[in-house]
Parts: sequence; C-alpha cells; structure tokens
Amino acid sequence: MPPRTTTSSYAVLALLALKPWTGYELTHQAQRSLRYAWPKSERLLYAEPKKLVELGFATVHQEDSGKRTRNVYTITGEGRQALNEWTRTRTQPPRLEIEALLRVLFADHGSREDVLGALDEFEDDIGEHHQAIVELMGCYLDGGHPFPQRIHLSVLFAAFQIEMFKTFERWIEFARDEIDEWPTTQDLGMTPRTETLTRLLAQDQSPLN
Amino acid sequence: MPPRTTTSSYAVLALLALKPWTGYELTHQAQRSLRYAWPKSERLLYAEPKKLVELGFATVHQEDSGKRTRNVYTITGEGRQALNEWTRTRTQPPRLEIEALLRVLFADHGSREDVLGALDEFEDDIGEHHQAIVELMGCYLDGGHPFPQRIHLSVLFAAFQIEMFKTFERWIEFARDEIDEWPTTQDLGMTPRTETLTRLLAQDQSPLN
DNA sequence: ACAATATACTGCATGTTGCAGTAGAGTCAA
DNA sequence: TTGACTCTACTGCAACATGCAGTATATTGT
Repeated sequence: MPPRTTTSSYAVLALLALKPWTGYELTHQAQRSLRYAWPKSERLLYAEPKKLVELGFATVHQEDSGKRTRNVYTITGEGRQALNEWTRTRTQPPRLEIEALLRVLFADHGSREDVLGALDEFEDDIGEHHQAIVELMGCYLDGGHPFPQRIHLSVLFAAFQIEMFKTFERWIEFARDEIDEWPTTQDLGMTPRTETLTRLLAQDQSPLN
Repeated sequence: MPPRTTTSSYAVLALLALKPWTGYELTHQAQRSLRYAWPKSERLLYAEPKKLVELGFATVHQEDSGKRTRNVYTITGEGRQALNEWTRTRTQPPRLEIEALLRVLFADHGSREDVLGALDEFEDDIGEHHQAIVELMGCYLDGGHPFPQRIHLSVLFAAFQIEMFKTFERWIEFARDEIDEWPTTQDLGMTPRTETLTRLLAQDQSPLN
C-alpha cells in the first residue's frame, strides 16, 4: 500500500518543483521559508521526500561528498501533475497555536509581571522573524531572489507575514498599556477602559490607534 | 509514573479553575473558546482531565442523569498551585498553520481561479468566527459574560482575535486585487506593482490601504 | 591541533488526531 | 407512537507528528 499524501507532502513537493535538493537542504529550507505558514518538524520533513519517491512523485539518487553519502531528490512529471491537482482541492482551515494568548486569557492565575513576561516572549519570538523578512525584501530589491520569476508570489506571501507581525506587535503594545493600568490581574471585571474597548469591538472597530 | 503535563493540560486546568465541568462540557467549551489560540481535538480534550486527576490537580465524581453516568471534574488546591507555577514558565513560540498561504506561495502550479478559490475558503473560515466574536462583544455589553469578574481578560483576548481577523481579511482583499492584475500565475517576476510592494515592505510599511 | 559548528541523517518514545463505534436522552413530525 | 434525527457522553485504535538522543563525517576558525 502506497503512503498517503498530506499537506506537508505537497509543501515538500512544491519545494522540489523549484530544483533538486538533498534531504538536509529540504528540511532546513522548509523550516526557514515556511515557518509561519506551515511549521513542521525536521523529523517529518526528512520522511516526506521518501514518501514522495514511493508515490512516484520524485526520484532519489545518492551523491557522495567524501566518505559520506547524501540523498538528492528530484521531482518527476507525475509529481508536477500531483501538485497541479492539489491546487484544486479544499484547503484546510487555519490553525493558530499561540500560548501567549492563553497566558493573557488566564492571567488571573499569576502576577502582572507574569503576563507581561509572556507578552515579551511573544514579541521576541515574532520580532526576530519580522526583522529578517523585512531585510529579505531589501535583498529582493537588489536582485537577491533565488528564483526571480517567482518574486510576485514570494512578495505577496511576505506581505501577509509582515502585516501579521505588525498587527501582533501593535496588539502586544496595546495589551501592555492595558495591563499597566491594572492594579492586579484578578477580579477587575468591566472597568471603564474595558467597557470602551468592548464597545469598539462590538462595532468591529479597531482599538489599536 | 505520573503523566507529564503539556500546555493543553494547563489550558484544561484553567477552565476547571472557573467551575467544575463534565468531560463533555470541557471538551466542547475548550474547542469553542480556544479555537483560535489553542486548537485541540475532542479526543485529546477528553483525555486531559483524566491526567489531571492522576496528577492530583483535579478530582472526579460520577453524576448520573437517568441510566447514564457522566464524569464531573473539580480542580484541587494543588491544581490551582500548579496553574500559578505555569504562569512563570517559558511560553512556547507561536505556531501558525495556514494552508491558504502555501497555495499563494505555490500558486504557479495552478490557475488564477485555484488561488482565488483558496483565498475564498480562507475568508470563509475566518469570517464566520470573526462575526461570532464581534457579536459576543455585544452580549458582554448586555451583561452576558458567564464570569463577569474576568471580562477584562476575555475582552483583551477577543481584541487580539478581532484585530487578527481584520488583518487577514484586509490582506485577502489586497491579494485578490493583486491576482486580478496577473495575466497568469507563472513567471511574472518583478512586475512594477510587485516592485512597489517590495519597496514598501522593505521599509516595513503597510501596503494595505 | 583542537574545538566548535555544520552537514546528514535514523530510531524510538511520547504526544495528538481522526474516525469508528457504543449507547442513552430529548425533540419533532407523520 | 413510532421512527428519524440530533444531542449528550464518552472509549478504542490506527495512523500521524514531534522531540530528543544518538551516530558519524566535514568544515571553519584560533
């Protein structure tokens, strides 16, 4: 029985469509470029190209640099066909795991410092990547894109990430300002500030300046 | 050997801190309220309170409505203590799975209609919840919060989600307008529009209206 | 010459999901 | 009142995915 394809299989297959990669390159490239759209473990990403070979969507050949061998994967015609069919299937709904948000929702079990710390960690986690992707756009302007004919796609993808990071950062700032006004984390209930905020949100308006 | 706690354990424990729940209520409440911050399967959420009992963080007692029994879980003092310690631990980095973004990044394997379809699906998936949470804010204003002393937390949490949904929706609109200008999905490279966009992003400015 | 880091993976225990299955309780309509 | 359907209330199991440790070679800097 052939292995089943998952969205991760197609993510890897789409990378293979760009050029042949070794297993090592593939896992690291996938983790770098897809971290904020399709984050997958190194372990899984090593297993995916093997499944693609079993399915006939790719071929492997061993290359040896010195004493060590490495597997180089190449997409097949059937692989390109499968990718094309994938584009017509139903997309999975988005899935967002943000533990920092849990810390805010359940902030009343710790101190103000604890929530603020969680917000700092959240900010650090995204800030690093935010900066990296903005710099990447600078490189693209200088002709630094590895697949120039695909810039229109990369940039639209990057636009999403940058907008998302900016929104997250603006909310973090807002949340910090809000928490700074709290005397404690517990039992505040409907304060005047919270009421104003709730009223804005109920009208689907943005509270972030 | 006692079971290990995960972030999901603390998510369930935090719900138990509000009031006792049955396993059924707990799974469904967690799925409703944490869908966009900590999405977990029904199956896992049924297993978590059992682990909490083993750890001494909760107790069970059987209640029977007719011929059937159901498990009611209650938090213990140790459970509250554990929750308090959790607030001081390192948060996990955010993890965002958005298949629609993969469809955009790899849009050159399908038609313009295929990507646009993926964007529509993305919009539908978030639009539904966006509307629901805005309406929920209206209920809160009318005194409809189940734990009034916690409104300050719920509303800050909701503010994140609403801002995020609005950002996603604005990007979807932008992406649609962009794709409408494309003659095809492939090999467009650095068009004048893309160059303008890249330049904006490289300066960390927003391209959305 | 040595240490540190990068390359290039595999095995295994544990964590998580999806799906099917079981079964009683409430609700509405023919 | 009987049947269909949905809601409540879970459990078992196979398959999928992650984290971590382990193995071993290659390269780079001091």
